Amino acid sequence: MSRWKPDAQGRLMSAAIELFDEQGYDATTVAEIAERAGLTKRTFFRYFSDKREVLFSGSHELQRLWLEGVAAAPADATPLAIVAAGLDPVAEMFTERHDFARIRAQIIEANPELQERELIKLQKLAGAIKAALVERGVAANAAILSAQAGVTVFHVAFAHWVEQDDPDAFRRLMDESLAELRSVTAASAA
Amino acid sequence: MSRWKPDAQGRLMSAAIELFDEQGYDATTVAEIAERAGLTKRTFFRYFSDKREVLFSGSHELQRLWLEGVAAAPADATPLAIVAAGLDPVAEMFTERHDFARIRAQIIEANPELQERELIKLQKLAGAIKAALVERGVAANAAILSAQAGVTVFHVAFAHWVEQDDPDAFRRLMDESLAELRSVTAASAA
DNA sequence: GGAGGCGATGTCACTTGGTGTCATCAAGAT
DNA sequence: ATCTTGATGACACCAAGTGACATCGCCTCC
Repeated sequence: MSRWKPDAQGRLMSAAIELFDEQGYDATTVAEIAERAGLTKRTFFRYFSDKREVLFSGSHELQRLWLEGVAAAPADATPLAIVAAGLDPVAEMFTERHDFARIRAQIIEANPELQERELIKLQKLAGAIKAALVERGVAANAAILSAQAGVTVFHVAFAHWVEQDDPDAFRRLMDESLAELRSVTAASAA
Repeated sequence: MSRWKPDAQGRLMSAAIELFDEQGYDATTVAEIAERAGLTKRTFFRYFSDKREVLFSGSHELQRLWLEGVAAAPADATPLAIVAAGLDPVAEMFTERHDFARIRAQIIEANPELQERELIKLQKLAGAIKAALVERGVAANAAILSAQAGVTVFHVAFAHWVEQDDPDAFRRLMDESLAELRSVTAASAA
């Protein structure tokens, strides 16, 4: 038998979510999280660069999925359509985790520090999508704005999705937000 | 004569910018900033809720100006045009502070914590603009997306503006970003 | 003009996030 | 059997941030 119980990182993540849910983010110390996971504070910081990060390890997966969708977009699609192609795999992944996403969103909503972290993750995501667009030959400025627009659409739809009960609504909500963005930016009167 | 030197907050802000510029954000302690301003750490935290905030007290002014522009927009303008009306007073204000903006931007660019703070300030700004739109009768969803789009345009243009030498270019750069966004979201092929 | 309240600042002790460094010890390699 | 490796613990330490109380010019009121 191994010297330590397996999946230290997973245990830390579970313990953290539980404690944040039970008593709030601020009222929970890293030492408490580590203790519940059967580890020490020092080990927590070996897995997560700071206390916030324990809630955001999934963002890498989100980025991976989105870029996968982007890569699968047809060669002749417009920049925004390429970005929007990333929404398919993303919607699929989240649909299966509605309950978890809601708890997590509730914790984040109650704490500005965590919102900051979420925003910079989205910013990094937009940067990665932009890079993928540039790689496909899209001009830098169009790439930034398309990527940002896509991420904003995702973020708005996500907020709606966690506020209602149907896990399957995510894809539709994203389409609605995208349509709304298109409608709103359609030039008519300046 | 008064018991204390005047403008404690201003002295703290100046000292902070100087020290961040000289030796970096991380390498500067709050105690150092306070000492250079002739105050104590405790007083620093009476003026600023945390170390980052000393760089962001101007964001309230930005929001005020933007909302002023929004209020001045014609009643029949489209949502995005209303948001874009905020760019006028904002461009005017920044144009006179190009040097300061560059130094500050350089400090922020070198530090993820500060980028997080900047992003949440922009998010709050978007929220305020959204509220102003809703006040004018714009539907909630259109309001969120217009406000977010406008703030993104500002952010992208700002990044370009601080990277080049002409202080007067800000208004033009914002118009270009806005045009690019419109072009990119114009539906053609889906 | 003296008494007292007010407000900005200082002092000090304390908690917690985060880090550097070295020790520990099972598992696998040689 | 010994060596090496890698995950963890132990411990000391620094800096951000906070609560509680002290200080003392200035202003007001009688």
